Amino acid sequence: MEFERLYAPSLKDLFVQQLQDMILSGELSVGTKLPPERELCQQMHVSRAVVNSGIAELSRQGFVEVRPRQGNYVADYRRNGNMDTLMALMHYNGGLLAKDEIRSILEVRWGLEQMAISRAVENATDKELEALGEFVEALGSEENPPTPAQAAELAFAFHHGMTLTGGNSILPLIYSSFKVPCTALWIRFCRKYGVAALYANVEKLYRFLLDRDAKGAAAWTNDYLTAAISGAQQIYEA
Amino acid sequence: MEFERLYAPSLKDLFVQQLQDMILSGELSVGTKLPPERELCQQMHVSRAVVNSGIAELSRQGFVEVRPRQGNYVADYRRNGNMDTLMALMHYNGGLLAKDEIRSILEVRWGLEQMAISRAVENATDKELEALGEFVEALGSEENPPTPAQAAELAFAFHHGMTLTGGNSILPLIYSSFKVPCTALWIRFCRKYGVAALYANVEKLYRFLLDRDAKGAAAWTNDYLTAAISGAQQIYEA
DNA sequence: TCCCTTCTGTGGTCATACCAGTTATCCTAC
DNA sequence: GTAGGATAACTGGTATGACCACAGAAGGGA
Repeated sequence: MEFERLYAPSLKDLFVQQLQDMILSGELSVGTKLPPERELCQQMHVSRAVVNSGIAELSRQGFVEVRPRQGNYVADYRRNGNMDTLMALMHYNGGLLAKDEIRSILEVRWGLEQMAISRAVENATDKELEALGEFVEALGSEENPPTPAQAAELAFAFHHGMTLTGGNSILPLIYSSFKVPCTALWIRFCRKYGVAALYANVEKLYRFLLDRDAKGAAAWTNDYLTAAISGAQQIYEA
Repeated sequence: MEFERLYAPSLKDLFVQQLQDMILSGELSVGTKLPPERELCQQMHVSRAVVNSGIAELSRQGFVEVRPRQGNYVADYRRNGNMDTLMALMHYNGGLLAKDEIRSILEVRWGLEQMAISRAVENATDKELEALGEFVEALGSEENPPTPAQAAELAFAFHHGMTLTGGNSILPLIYSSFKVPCTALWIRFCRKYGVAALYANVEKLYRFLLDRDAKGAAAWTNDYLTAAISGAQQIYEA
C-alpha cells in the first residue's frame, strides 16, 4: 500500500491552475492581454490579493508577462520558460511526460552526469564517498525496502551528492532545479522494472566511484543513457 | 553614457536582503530557528504579510526551510540551493563573482553548449538560422554599437535561440535559468576586451552553424571554453 | 503510568485599503 | 486647427489586520 500525500489547494492555487489550463489548452493565446486584476476578482469571486499573488506565480513560471501599471499579458512559455515552467507543465499533466520530454530529460542528464562523474572521481574525498554509500545502502536495503518514490528520492540524493563533491558550485544548483523531472522518471522506471533494477544501476556507478575509475564510469553512463535515450519509448513507456 | 535602471526596493525586498545578509555572513547559522513571524514584525516594524511573503521568497531561494505550524529554520543553501539561490548570491555580491564561481559557470556552459551546438547543427532549419543571424548582426552593428549590457543580452539571445532549435525541450529552460550568470560574465568580458571581441566569438560560432560543421563548432567551443576555464582568473579578472 | 482533552503558538490564507505610475482625455493657448 | 500641458481614470504594487487550521505541549483523569 502506498498513499499519496494529501494537499489542500488554496484559492491562489486554483487560480493559477485555471489560468495554466487556459493558456496550455490554447484558449488564451500568446500576447493576449488579460483582464484587469479587479475584473478577474469579481468574475472569480476572490480578493485581489489572491489574483495578484497568483499572477506573480504565473509570471515566475513564464506563462504571464507583467507590465506594471499597463496590464498582464500571456507570454510565450516555450521561449521564456525556465525550470519552474517545466515543473508546472509536469504538474499540469499529472506527472506524465511525453516521449519528447523524456528523451530531452535523458539527454540533459547525459550531459550533466558526464560532467559530474568525472569531477567527482577526481575531487571527492573518501569521507564524502562514504556518505554517498549510505544512500546506496538504503536503496538496496532488504529490511526496509524503499517504495518507488523513496527509491527515486534516494537515487536523486546520490546523484545530487555526487555533484556536491566535484568542486563545481553551480552543478548542484542546476541538479536541484532538475529534481522533479528526474525523480519522476526514476519512479516510472521502478514501477516498471522494480526498485532492484534502479539499485543495480546506482550501485554499479558507485563502484566506479570507489575505484576512482573515471573512464569506466563515463563509458558506462554513456552506454546506459545513450541506450535509454534511443529506446526511450520502450524503456519508459507508461 | 550608460545609466542603470532604477529600482525602488519594497519592504519585502529589504526584509529578504537583511536576512540574506545575516545568513550569508554567518550571523545566522544553518539549523537556527528563526523567531516567530509575529515577533519579526514587531522588531522590524512591518506587517506580517511582509515577513510571510519574504520568508516564502527566502524559502524558494533555499535559504530558509519553512515547517508549517512549527517554525522557520535557516537551511543549508549550499546543499538545498537551486538556480534562484545563485541569482540571490550574485545580487548579494553586487554582481561580482569569485574565481571559483566563474570557473564553475564556464564549466557548465561547456557542457550545455556542446550539447546545444551538436543538436542545433543537426536540427536547425534555415529559417531559424536566419533568425539567429539577426542577433549576430545586431551584435556587430557599427551604426548602433551595443553597450556591454546590450551585447551580453544579444549574445545570450543567440545562444538561447540556438538551444530552441535543437529539438530538446528542456535545454532552453535550463539555459534561461542560467541567464543572469551568463550575461554577467559576458558583460565583464566586454568591459575588458570590448564588444568587438564578443562579436568575433559569436560570429565564428555562427559560421560553423551555417556551414553545418558540428565537429568544427564543437572543437572550437571546446578550445575556447577550455582555455577560458584554465585561465579564468586572467581573462575574467575584475 | 498512560491516554485523552484542552490550550497555546505557529504559519497559511485572505479581504480591504491605500499608493504610485501609466495612459488617455480634455482643455487651453497659440 | 493644432500642439502642448494639466487632469482624471485605470492599472498593478504594496501594506495592514484579521481569521483559520494544524502541531505540540500542558494538564487532568483513568
